[in-house]
Amino acid sequence: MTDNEKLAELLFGDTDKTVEYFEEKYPPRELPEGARVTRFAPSPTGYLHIGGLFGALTDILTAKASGGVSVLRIEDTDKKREVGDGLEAIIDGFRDFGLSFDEGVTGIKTQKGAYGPYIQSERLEIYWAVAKKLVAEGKAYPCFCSAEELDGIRTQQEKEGAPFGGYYGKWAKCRNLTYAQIEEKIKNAEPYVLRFRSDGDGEKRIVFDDIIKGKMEVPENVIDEVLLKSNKIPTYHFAHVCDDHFMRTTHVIRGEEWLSSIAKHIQMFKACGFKTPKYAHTPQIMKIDGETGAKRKFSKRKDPEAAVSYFVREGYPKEALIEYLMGLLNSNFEDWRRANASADIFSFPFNLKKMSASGCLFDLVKLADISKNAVSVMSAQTVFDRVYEWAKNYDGELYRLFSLDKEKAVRILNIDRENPKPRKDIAKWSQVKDCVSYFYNEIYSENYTLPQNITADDACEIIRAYRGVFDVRDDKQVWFDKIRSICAPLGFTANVKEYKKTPDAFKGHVGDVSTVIRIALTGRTNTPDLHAIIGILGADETDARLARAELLFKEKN
RNA sequence: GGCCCGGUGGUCAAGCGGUUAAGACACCGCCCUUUCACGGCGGUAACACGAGUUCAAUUCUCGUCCGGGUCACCA
Repeated sequence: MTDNEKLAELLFGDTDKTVEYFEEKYPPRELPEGARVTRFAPSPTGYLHIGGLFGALTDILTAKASGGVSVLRIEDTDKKREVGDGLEAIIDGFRDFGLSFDEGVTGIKTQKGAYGPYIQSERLEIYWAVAKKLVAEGKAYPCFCSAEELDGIRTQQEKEGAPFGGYYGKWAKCRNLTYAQIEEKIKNAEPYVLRFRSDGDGEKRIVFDDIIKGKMEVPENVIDEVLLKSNKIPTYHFAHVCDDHFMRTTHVIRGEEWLSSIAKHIQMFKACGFKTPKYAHTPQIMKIDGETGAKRKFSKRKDPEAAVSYFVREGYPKEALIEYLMGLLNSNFEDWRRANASADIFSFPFNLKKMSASGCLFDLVKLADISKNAVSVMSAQTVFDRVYEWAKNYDGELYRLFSLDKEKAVRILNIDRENPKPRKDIAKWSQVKDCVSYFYNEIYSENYTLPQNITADDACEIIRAYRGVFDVRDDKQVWFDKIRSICAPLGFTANVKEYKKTPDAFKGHVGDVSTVIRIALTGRTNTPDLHAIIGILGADETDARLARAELLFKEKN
């Protein structure tokens, strides 16, 4: 038995399972040629981030497009940063946006798949088996340096102007401890971490291909990275290598903040005797800082819209956010969508290589546009159902109003909706209350502000004339003919073209007359079809509002 | 600071040696229209800068500048 083997026994005497055991337990997957196995691996440190949704979508799309498998794994190796309901936030986030993985964590307490468990804290025996092997082969060693000592090394390195900081070379004090020395410290129960014994050469460079960034070249890693912390829980680096090997991940898709540790990871895969997966480092989604105007990455603290729950709360239809993200992922998605209006997004031929290498700004205006289009093709009943469900959680008043008369709500939402070219005025559910407010006296706020070109006197006369002819039973044609009929006597024209030809000859045209009636009835200049509105308001309410408007316009005079 | 990534209109982006440098959103204008919308058409606006390589550079190389990331017993 070599010293290294003895050391492995000393450190991992009670881990009986071997790497071979796990190789057998998690055999290579039997998948068709070209199938990709991807994984999304968040840590439960709070809420699901917009970048997380972006990454998860990439994973799922990549797997689906290749007939592969997507996995949801939870990286909970840092108990300090962990938040109580962190896992819930992740699960809820994916549920809210209709995303699901083929394998892995499926709920707070549920998992599925043959390569589990999918929560790192439940995979300890795997990491230990690999660690034990590494120690036996002399590729890992215990380090007893305290946090203070490590700090000291760091300041010393700065003072000496070392090319880079870290645990390596002459600073790696524990690297060459003898078995006897180690045994002594272990006997004294001195705390230690397990370090990787790097064989990297800082002068040499390692070349590799990133699917998104392309060919890259970085210096080899020389640092003896921590594999297991003093509590025997693995660091991200080590867990990544073990998990993605035994889960048989073929494509590691992750944020570009990982690019800087890529040399380390490739090196570890080799040392463990595992095949290195393909890597794709995705660009980051950023935003413009409202105060400084600077481009920067989303901040959990400063940007509420960094959390996907923000979009749920605002009532953006889930498909709108997904569609927006799809466009960011592959810019040809928009063309594809135009050609395949109702196709499932997962039938989109997603291509990792088409992803942009540079970061992008999140554009709420564009999202709103996509959202309006999505809502415009929904049926009134669907819109109602979605708004109602949303209001139940986020707008008690609207929920109550809708509950009073659901049919009325659907009728309201249906105005102008069945046209071949429906109006596009709703981007998110939180706007609906304002859109329908004038149908409900409890929340209707009157506003009799007239456009510049119409005097209160004219407005008063228009309303008086209109009241004279108004009949709620009129069909749309008759209704509009009546509006036209009151134009001329008041100095307006029913013919828009005529007005444009000789604007000085009239006070305005039928559009202006309609605007006054619209203001009288709804308090705004922009609403869906007025005739339909009157139909829902009913004769009594319409007449009451007209009477009140006439009075107020008269007072204004 | 070292290392790494990136830099095409306001935003997202095609193009990757020779193009009138696509498209989408936003903005502006016009048209359509029986109101409001929808829609249609058109417009403003870009290859960060400087050297090189080349007959030719937005595309290749180098430098500069700018933006981002990373240098933990965090992921």
